[in-house]
Amino acid sequence: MATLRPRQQEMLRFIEHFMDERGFPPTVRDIQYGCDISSTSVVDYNLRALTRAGLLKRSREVSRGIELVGRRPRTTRVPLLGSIAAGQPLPVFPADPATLGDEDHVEMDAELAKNKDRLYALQVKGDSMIDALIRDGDVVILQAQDQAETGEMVAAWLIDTEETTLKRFYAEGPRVRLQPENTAMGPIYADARNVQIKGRVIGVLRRYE
Amino acid sequence: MATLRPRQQEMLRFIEHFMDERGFPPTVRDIQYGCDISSTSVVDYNLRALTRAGLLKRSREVSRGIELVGRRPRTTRVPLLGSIAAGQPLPVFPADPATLGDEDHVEMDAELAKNKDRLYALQVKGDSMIDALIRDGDVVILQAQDQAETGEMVAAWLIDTEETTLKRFYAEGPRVRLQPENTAMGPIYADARNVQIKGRVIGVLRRYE
DNA sequence: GTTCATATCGAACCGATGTTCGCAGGAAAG
DNA sequence: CTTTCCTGCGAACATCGGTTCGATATGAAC
Repeated sequence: MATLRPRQQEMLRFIEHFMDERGFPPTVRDIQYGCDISSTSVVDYNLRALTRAGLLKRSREVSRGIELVGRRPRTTRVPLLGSIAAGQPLPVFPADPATLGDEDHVEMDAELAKNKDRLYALQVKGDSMIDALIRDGDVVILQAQDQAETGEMVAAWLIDTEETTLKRFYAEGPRVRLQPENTAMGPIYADARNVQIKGRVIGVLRRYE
Repeated sequence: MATLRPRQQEMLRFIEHFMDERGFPPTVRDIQYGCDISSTSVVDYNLRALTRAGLLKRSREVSRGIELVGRRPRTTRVPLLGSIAAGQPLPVFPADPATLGDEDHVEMDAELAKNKDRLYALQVKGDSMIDALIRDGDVVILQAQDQAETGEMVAAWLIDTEETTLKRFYAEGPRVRLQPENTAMGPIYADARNVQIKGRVIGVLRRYE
């Protein structure tokens, strides 16, 4: 395979960036303006070259008919808002991400964050979810949402005791069961009106030293 | 929030399916034909409703300017080709996925499989990767590839001893280091020509009883 | 009955967009 | 030198595709 031309590399980077930002592929003219190319035919020419190189697939005669193949997963930044554990208060939610420094973010797989919004991260204190392979010190990635389905792992706010806890969520009629993943611990039962779902766990990060 | 109309649910399912298949969002007319709707204005009408409901974002005046938000992760089927461990043979690769029954597949997050091809799964024997949270009995998802970057977790085939092993890959000049994630075990050193990469680990599954 | 909101339909408008064609400069091969 | 291939350029074409508008139907509220 011939080596990739600089212009083709630039186009590839532009397409990746565009899809991250917008969620759908760019048009030929998007690429043209984004890469300072003087003609759409040049874009088409190099798009063909990239297709031959196997770096993307095209659906001809179709607007935005570009699909990237074999992408390495990239990462995205998620604000780290605090920590969470059974029996300990969670900082006011949502904390303002704008006030956070660089150190208060975590990197995560961009594929997981794709098409998701309002993500945040919390550091886990305690081993109540050890059997779900979530340990003390791990960072969980959550999607902010106020509803949950049965069996999902969620951050739940207990209104009366002002506690936040990381558990699996089970709706059981008028009450909810918050189930730890630790055989040494029993579930928490609470009135449904006393439980506010703060987010659903969509990922876990652990850093090795 | 008002409950979703059947037509809107159908449109949502169509959009999801379309994006899985094609890698980019459908046009208004794609949705029209795909859902047997008589007019594009009806599609537009219901698309606005779905936008109000927060289920998708639209870039107005832009073809295919549809982005799904908050999608529940769906799953995809990956063939389970066998097992892998240090010191034990791997079945001939690739086994023919067509000959496998339903029991020989695993379900995995479709987001992880996005834009990836030639995925397969192997069941792990032994605890050589215990510190990477991969235990005996776990299933690892691999992307078939014959090259790896330093630090990636790979399935490596040692040609002379006819063994396959799951390790982290480190290129060290003329030789390669295959590093287990278990403090009780030491690395394997091998001549680079004697090592053939079979795939890169992109996911791990564990089933709880 | 009237009124209003919801949902659908058909048609048209017009900008967006993929494709194609002729042409040109430059490098490599003859 | 000429020829050939690669790459870039500009313009034009035909269709694609998002949007809008007026009309219709249904049902709930009054």
